[in-house]
Amino acid sequence: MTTSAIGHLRPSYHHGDLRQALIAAGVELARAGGPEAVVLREATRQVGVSPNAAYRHFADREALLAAVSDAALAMLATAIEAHIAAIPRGAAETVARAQLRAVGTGYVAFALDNPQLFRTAFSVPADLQDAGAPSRSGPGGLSPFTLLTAALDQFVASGIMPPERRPQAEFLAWSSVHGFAMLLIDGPLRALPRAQADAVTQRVIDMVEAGFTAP
Amino acid sequence: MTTSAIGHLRPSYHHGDLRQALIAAGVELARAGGPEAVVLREATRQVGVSPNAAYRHFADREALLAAVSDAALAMLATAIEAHIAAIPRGAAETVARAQLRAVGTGYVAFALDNPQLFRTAFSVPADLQDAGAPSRSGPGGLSPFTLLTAALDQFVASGIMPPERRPQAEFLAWSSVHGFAMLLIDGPLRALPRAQADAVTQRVIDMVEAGFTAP
DNA sequence: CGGGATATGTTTACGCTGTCAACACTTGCA
DNA sequence: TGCAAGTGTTGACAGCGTAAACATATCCCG
Repeated sequence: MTTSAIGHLRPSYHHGDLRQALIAAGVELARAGGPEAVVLREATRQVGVSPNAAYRHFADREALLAAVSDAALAMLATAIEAHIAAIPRGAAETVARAQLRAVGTGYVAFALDNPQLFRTAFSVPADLQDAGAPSRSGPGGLSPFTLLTAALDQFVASGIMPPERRPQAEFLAWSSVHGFAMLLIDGPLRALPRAQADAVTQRVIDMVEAGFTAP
Repeated sequence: MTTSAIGHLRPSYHHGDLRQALIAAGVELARAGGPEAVVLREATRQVGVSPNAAYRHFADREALLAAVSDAALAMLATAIEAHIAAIPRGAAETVARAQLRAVGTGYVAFALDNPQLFRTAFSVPADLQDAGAPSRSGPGGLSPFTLLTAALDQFVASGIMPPERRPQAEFLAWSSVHGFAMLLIDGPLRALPRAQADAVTQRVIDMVEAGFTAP
């Protein structure tokens, strides 16, 4: 017999782009339920394929989750890029400050709008060397982390930040904003109204900026 | 027949303090493998009891994990208390600064020394109202969060921090230190040597302190 | 063009997990 | 003394990740 069981589900025996389809399904699962909800069998079910077909494209469940995490990071980068793109032209110094603020604001906004995707994005241990991988980048080709370093480079270039303070500055900034996002979506601040969350976000960024520019 | 299968494993049919025993087993599982490793059947196995005995003390796996998370938070509090206890006597202002620093340093040190326990401690969504619950507290009766608020209160009391800046200050401090700890154990800074990690920790605390005391 | 190598998807099967229902033993209290 | 409540056990089930063997499609080389 020819293509019997799958004939009405799929045009051909082969899927065409199963890898991407599984990632897409995984992203939807993650959006709804976070990293725990990315279950291999459910993803294959939604795509209309047998459970083990996934193993032709991913070593194991962990590998699928990593791909979904990368996709979530790319979405985060896209959200941040949108905030950056909205900055009006102006003096280099003004733009630099606005850019750092856009990174922080966009970061927290994404976390609040997509809490489960955000959790998924950071549910996989990351290495420094591939923190800027294309799979984690937005349309502009930069990952969330790379966008932050770019913003800080502008801080130095425009003279706001003394060069000797630049090394590892991204870690200070990232720590504060990321920690705050975690506090908002999973921690004691879960119930904080959005308006207040946005207000405190600005205070967090103020603190970071002061730490970079202060005497 | 009387106590046949369990006779040689346990003195009596009843365990005595199964709840605490399961939490202790869960803590060891978490220490080795983080929240995912806290598996109900394995905990009961280690305690020498049937899987379903756990359901007399915990509604489900999630409830056991929550109890283990509380225990991990209590250990974190204990570690922080040790750092605070080591502060020499002195002027109120000096002590206040040292106390905030002890909270931050102890927090990060615990995360580096017990990364999986640390992850477990924050793997369960927390509510603000019971952030200071006794089950999450150290010998001194304070939880990590409460220890931080106490340190910040001293900042105001000793006149270092203007009172109008006090509201929600714990969230700024907590964000920075917690985010940095995450970066160190699960993020791009995983490979950073301990000495450098400690150095950057101090910079993080500098930044927070500057944000509180600056003009 | 034809045919074998290779890629991709399926079937079957296994052990492990969380959890439900029904049963058994123990303890404490009326 | 007896019974109700508390605690632990047995047996069962569905769902999960994944390994092994098999089936089909596609690609490339003669």
